[in-house]
Amino acid sequence: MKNTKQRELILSELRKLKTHPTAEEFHKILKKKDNNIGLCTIYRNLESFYEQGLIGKINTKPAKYDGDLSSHSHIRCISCGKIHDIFFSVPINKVEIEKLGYKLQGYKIEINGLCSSCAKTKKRREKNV
Amino acid sequence: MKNTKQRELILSELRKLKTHPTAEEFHKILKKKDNNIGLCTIYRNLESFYEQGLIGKINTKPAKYDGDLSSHSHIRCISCGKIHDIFFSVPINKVEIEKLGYKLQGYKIEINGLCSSCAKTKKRREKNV
DNA sequence: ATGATAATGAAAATCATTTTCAATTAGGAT
DNA sequence: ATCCTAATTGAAAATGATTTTCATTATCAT
Repeated sequence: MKNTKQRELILSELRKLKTHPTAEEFHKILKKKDNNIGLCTIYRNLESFYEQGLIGKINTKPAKYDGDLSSHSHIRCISCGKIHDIFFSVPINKVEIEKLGYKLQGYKIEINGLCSSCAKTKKRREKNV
Repeated sequence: MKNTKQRELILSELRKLKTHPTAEEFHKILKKKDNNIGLCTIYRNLESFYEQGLIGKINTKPAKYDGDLSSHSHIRCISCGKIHDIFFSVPINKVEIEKLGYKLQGYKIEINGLCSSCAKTKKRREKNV
């Protein structure tokens, strides 16, 4: 694997963010630093970083990426799709997993709720929760 | 909402399954009972049942649907994508959620691991974990 | 510096899902 | 039971996100 400036930019800039951008949102952000960077390069590298376990990925549609690997979960507003970090630990029962013959690799908790601003202005529910 | 035979078929047949079919897999199954049923009808109704909270949905790509609403989680093989039910409870900290101003609606735990048969025959990792 | 190899960006392709739309059907009113 | 209306269906086209292809460019070990 080669160390390109795009790859470095993608990883370092994602790590600076406290938000969880989609590939397209992130593309807009990165264009400010490298106006020529392509959206597919971003997709490619985000996926590759995710597969290497260097960043997190949230299963929304479009997917959102997370530069923060510290152990935390996300709560997602079922109305506006906004995502907040939420910190708590969950005891995963390894025994149960091993009984099924699986080797645990990792887990994600996705919590859905209604955020306060959407609770006021009742909007219709977003898709792909 | 009208009670069509397609709608009834979709819900009753999904509830009979112990597996978690994708819309397309489910379409093949249902064609045996109603050869004319369309894939988009299946998509439409599965989504609608899911939004009504009548069935479960697993965030894979393609999505998988689950007729079993009893409280359980899924473990997914990172290599072949197979999904097993896994039963254990997780204490979700409501206080933390309310502190952020959210009203809890539900949560899912997605566990990733390597199943025993893939552990033997090392295959490449599937996407969209 | 050179060459081999991998990564890039643009465009096209793909895949899952959703929308459109004309035809059909369900279910209440008659 | 028949009629009427609105909702649902299936087929096809459209969409949106992501991935692939491919010619060009950049990286890095030598």
